[in-house]
Amino acid sequence: MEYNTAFSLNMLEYDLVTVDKSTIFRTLTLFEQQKLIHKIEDGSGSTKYALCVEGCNCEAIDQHFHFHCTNCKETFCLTELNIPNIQLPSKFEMKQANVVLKGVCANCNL
Amino acid sequence: MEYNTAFSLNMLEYDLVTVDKSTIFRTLTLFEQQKLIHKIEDGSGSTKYALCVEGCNCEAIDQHFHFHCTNCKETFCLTELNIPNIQLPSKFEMKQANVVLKGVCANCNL
DNA sequence: TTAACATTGCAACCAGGTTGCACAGATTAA
DNA sequence: TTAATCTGTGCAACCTGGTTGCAATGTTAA
Ligand SMILES: [Mn+2]
Ligand SMILES: [Mn+2]
Ligand SMILES: [Zn+2]
Ligand SMILES: [Zn+2]
Repeated sequence: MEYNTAFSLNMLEYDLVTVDKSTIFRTLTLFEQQKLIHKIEDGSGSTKYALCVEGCNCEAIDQHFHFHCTNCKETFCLTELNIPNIQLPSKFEMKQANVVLKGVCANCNL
Repeated sequence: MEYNTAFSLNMLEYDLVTVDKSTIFRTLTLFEQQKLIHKIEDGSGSTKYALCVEGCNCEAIDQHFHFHCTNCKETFCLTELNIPNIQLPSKFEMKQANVVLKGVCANCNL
């Protein structure tokens, strides 16, 4: 199977029927360390993951916006939308970001 | 006591020794509904809350950035930094946001 | 004063996430 | 080839944050 949107540990557990949750968890952790996937905290209660794409640049400082649909609960990587250059307060040094916009997605909007 | 940064249920439970967790939880839920406080998902494992300030405008579409220090684990409301107007993909309609930048805060930076 | 309602604490529960451990298969060294 | 070792996996148990039912207590209004 293949996901168009971000996926959670539980979703994987459901789809990969034969594989144990702990194994999936350890694999996700590994993939994350290798920067193959990135975590998204969308506030839905469970951590989501998404494949890193060409130029995802997760290890570097720039990252993209995400969108969580409060209707269908899907979480999208808006890979086109990079977070703009922010003027942080003095001495604050940004390393990563977790940027999630929420609302209604195109599928759910009429 | 008073917090300069965002606080969690557990922090409140620790500080408000005499009050039960469930009571604090229900109060937080109530305050959130009344838009007195807002939730922040900073990815630290526990939901943080912060007081809504004059013009916080949490019910409306605009909201501010947050900063989570990966060193001291504090989460700051950057109330000055409103999220910019984003050109979302067609039909996507934004209602709220959870925007958390991560890195090292001023206190921890040298 | 009494009945109705609201607030609280306690304990139990739930879900997502995480870990220890033992076992089996694969890998490597003798 | 055989023995020793390493690796991947499942299972079960655990942890933590969050949430709820219920009974006891406190508050308000007739
Ligand atoms: Mn993403
Ligand atoms: Mn805030
Ligand atoms: Zn949707
Ligand atoms: Zn700090």
